[in-house]
Amino acid sequence: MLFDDNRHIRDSLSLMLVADSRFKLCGAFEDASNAVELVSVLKPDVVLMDIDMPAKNGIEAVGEVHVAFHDLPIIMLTVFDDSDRVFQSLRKGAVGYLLKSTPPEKLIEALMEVKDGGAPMSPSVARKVMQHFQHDQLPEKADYKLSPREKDVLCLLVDGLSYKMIADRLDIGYETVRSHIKNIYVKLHVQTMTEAVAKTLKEGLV
Amino acid sequence: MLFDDNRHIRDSLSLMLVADSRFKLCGAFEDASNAVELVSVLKPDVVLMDIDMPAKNGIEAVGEVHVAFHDLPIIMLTVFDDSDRVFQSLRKGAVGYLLKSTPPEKLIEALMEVKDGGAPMSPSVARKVMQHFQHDQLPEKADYKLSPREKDVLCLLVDGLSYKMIADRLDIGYETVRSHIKNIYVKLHVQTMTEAVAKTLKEGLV
DNA sequence: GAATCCTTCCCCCTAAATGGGGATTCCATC
DNA sequence: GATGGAATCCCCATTTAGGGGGAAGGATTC
Repeated sequence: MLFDDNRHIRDSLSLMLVADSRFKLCGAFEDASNAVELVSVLKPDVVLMDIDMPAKNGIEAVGEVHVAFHDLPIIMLTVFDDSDRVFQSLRKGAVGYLLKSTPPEKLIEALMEVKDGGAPMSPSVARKVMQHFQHDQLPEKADYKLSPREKDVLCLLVDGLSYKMIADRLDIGYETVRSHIKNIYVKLHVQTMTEAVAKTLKEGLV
Repeated sequence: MLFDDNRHIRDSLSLMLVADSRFKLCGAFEDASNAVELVSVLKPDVVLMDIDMPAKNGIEAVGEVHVAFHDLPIIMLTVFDDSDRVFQSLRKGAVGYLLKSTPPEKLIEALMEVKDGGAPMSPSVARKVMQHFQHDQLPEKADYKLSPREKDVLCLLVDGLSYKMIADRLDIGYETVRSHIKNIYVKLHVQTMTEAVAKTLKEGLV
């Protein structure tokens, strides 16, 4: 099944699909307003979805169809490759993201790939997705040079334990915990437990 | 350039690459221990990296090479497609992830794709990556039904402010802040500031 | 008009955290 | 064998946080 408001594109895609015996076209629609009903009636195996359509945005449509038909693979097919639209689409449940510049044979390949549990993406989109992971965790965490013991204490602090509970857990004295925490505060440039916990979690220190 | 401890695979990949005039093989090594030096001397355009190697783990090697040569694309080539190894590799800076079951023509295609700024992935890997995005934001964050004012207070708490500072900032009384925080604690099922901050940050509440 | 929730504020009291000192032992490094 | 860091513990003091209540005005909902 196919959603695209541009008649030319709709027609050429339809042609391509009916020409290939491996596919059967359920329908090609210019409007995703009632995408969910159409899907529930026509029961497609795959959906190709444009983004910029008059009545209803393709990204929203993906969201609605995805919650209703969780296992139905939806591939975005659009001219946009900005990060916002890519990630929004994926979050809403799209399983692939192709640009309209994709050559027909690649598109066919992508449809077969989805059937086999793949997730076709145009190269530039795939690269964006990959880079997302690097920015995700790699932001080189500043090293505050905490000693091993200080890290132990900080971990338990983050878990919400009090000084006393930390002392019990680590089998050391209350005053020792205090010493460690004092040192942690100096090293992290903070003054309170909450600041220490926030800094630790935000920067992924432990 | 190619790292793989299995001689058979090294040889067959090497053969494939030297047979194709579009490629030039810098070297095929069974050990990634000194990957960084090798790269700095041989200056490859792309690296293919196995994961399970005796001396040094391929994932670590990727990390080292990536920090030293930030723009050099590295493709993992391995038998493993478990989420852990996939995501670890990507975080360390790999730009592609192929399984060894990839047919030779697909592998060639992947190498060309990387050259053009793509990010080749085997279908099952791509699907994992996509699903990560859905689990990423969709995990319906438990709604603790905090009132707007309570969210204000919680935000400032997370910023490390004390009751008194929050009162000043919101221009309300100290006891009011206390009331809000008491209510927040009940709603979040916590007893201390640190627990509240940790829960807030871990679950992305504010 | 009663019930409910949000927001605001108050009191009493205890427990916990913080800041300022200082001390000891052990261990590695120079 | 001296220096320095890590880990352990101690005492002083004040501030802050937390648990237990209660109350009043306003908005919304039923």
